[in-house]
Amino acid sequence: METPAPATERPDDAPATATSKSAQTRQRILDAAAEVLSRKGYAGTRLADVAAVAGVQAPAIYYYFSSRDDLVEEVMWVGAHLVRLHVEEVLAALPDATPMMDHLMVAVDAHLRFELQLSDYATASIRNAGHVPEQLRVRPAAEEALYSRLWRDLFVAAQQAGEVRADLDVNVFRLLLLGAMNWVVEWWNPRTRSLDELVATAQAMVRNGAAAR
Amino acid sequence: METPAPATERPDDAPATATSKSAQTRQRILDAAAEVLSRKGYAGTRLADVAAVAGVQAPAIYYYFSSRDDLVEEVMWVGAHLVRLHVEEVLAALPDATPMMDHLMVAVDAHLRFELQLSDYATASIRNAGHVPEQLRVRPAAEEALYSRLWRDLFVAAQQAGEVRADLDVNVFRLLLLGAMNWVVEWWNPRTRSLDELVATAQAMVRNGAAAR
DNA sequence: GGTGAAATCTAATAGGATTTAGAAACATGG
DNA sequence: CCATGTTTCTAAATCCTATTAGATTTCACC
Repeated sequence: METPAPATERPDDAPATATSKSAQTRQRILDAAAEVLSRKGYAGTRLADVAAVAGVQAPAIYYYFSSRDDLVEEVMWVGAHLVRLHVEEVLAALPDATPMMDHLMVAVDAHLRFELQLSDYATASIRNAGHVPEQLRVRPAAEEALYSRLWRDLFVAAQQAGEVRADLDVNVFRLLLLGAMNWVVEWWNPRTRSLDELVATAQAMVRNGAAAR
Repeated sequence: METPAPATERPDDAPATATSKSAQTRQRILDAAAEVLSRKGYAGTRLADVAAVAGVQAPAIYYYFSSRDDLVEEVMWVGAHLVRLHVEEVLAALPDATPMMDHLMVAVDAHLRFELQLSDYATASIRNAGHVPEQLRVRPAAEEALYSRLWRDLFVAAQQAGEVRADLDVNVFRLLLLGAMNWVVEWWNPRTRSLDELVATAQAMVRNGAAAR
C-alpha cells in the first residue's frame, strides 16, 4: 500500500534531511493523494478526503503544494516514474544471456505486480492519465514516453533476435498489450482471482501471440 | 413544465412522432453529451459545454433530463447498449457453419470499428465506466454484464469446439482482450495509424494467443 | 389571427470545493 | 526559558457550476 519515500522529485534546494518532520508530512499527503486518486479518480478526489487520509486539515496541503492540480500532477508523475524504475530494475537484474522473450515475460510480470500490489501511485497514474486537464499531462507524459520506449526497445530487440514473428506490427501489439495490462485495474479483484494466474495468462498472451514459430 | 418523453429509456410509449422537434432536440443534447464526455471525461464535462455543442442554453437541458447525472447515465447506458447490439448483429449475420475462431475475429473487428469510428457513445461509455459515481453505474453495468456474457459464450464455445487451447484461462484472457481493445481509445489516432492494421493486429493477438495448435 | 401548451431563454440562487488570511501551536537553538 | 522560524489550524473569502424561477418565444391548431 505505502510506497517508500522515493524522493518524489528532486531534493530541491532543501538542505534539510529527507526524513525531517516536514518531508514526512509532505510524503504522507502525497501518499494519501495517490490512494484517494487511485480509488475515486480525478473528479471524485476532494482535498478534504486527501487531508483526512493524511491526518491533517485541508489547508495544510497548501503549505506543501501550490494547488490541487499541482498535487495531482506530482502523483501522476511519481506513478509513471515508479513503474518505469521498477521494471527497469527487474530487467537489469537478468543474466546477460537471457532470451529476449524472457525479458518480455519478466516485464509483464513486473508491470502487473507493481501496478496491482505495490503502488497506489501507479494505479492513480494509469486510471487518470486521460482524465486530468491537458496542462497536468505534460510532465507525466514525458515519463510515460520513456516507459513506452522501454517496451518498444524490448519488442524490437526480440523481433530482431528472431524470437518474435517478423510480420507482427510490434508497435500496435505493444500498445494493445499495455492497454490490456493497464485496464486490469478496472476489473481485477484480489479476492476473486489469483494474481499468479493473471500474470501467467498475460504472459501466455504475449508468448503465444507474438512468438515466432 | 412537464417532461415530454420518458426521460430515461427509449421512447417506447411516446405518442408523438419519434422525429418531432422535441425528440430531435433531446437527441441533439444526448449526442452532444456523448461527444463532450468522450473527449473531456466525467470531470471535465460541464453542462455549459454540452449545451454549446447542442446549440442551446444550459438550462434547456433540464427540460429533457432531470439532472446532469441523469444525462450522463443515459449516455453511458446507450454506449454500452449500442456496442452490444452492433456486435450481436454482425455475429448473427455469419453463416451457420462459421468456425468459432472466426466468430471471435469478427467480434474483435466489430468492437474496434464501432468504438473508434461509429460511436461517441461507446467511447464515452468506455472511458468513463470507472470514473462516474457508484449510483450512475447500476443501469450501464447491467448492459455491460450482458456484453461480457456474449464474449464469455464466444470463448467457451470456441474452447469446447477445440479451437482454443484447453489449458487457457478464457475468463482472464477475455478480460485482458477487452481491456486491450477498450484502452485503444486512449492512444489511437486515425491520422497516424490505419484502423485496418489495428484490427489485424488485435485479431492476430487472439488467434495466435489463444488458438489450439 | 388568437390561444394555449411546449420549448427555450435570461437572470438569480445555492451549495460545495478550493483557496487565502491570519492566528495558534510547535520545535529548536541560544 | 526566550526568541524565532516552521508547521498547522480555524475561519472566512472566493469561485465555479449545477440548478431553479420566472419570463419569453415558438408553434401547432382552432
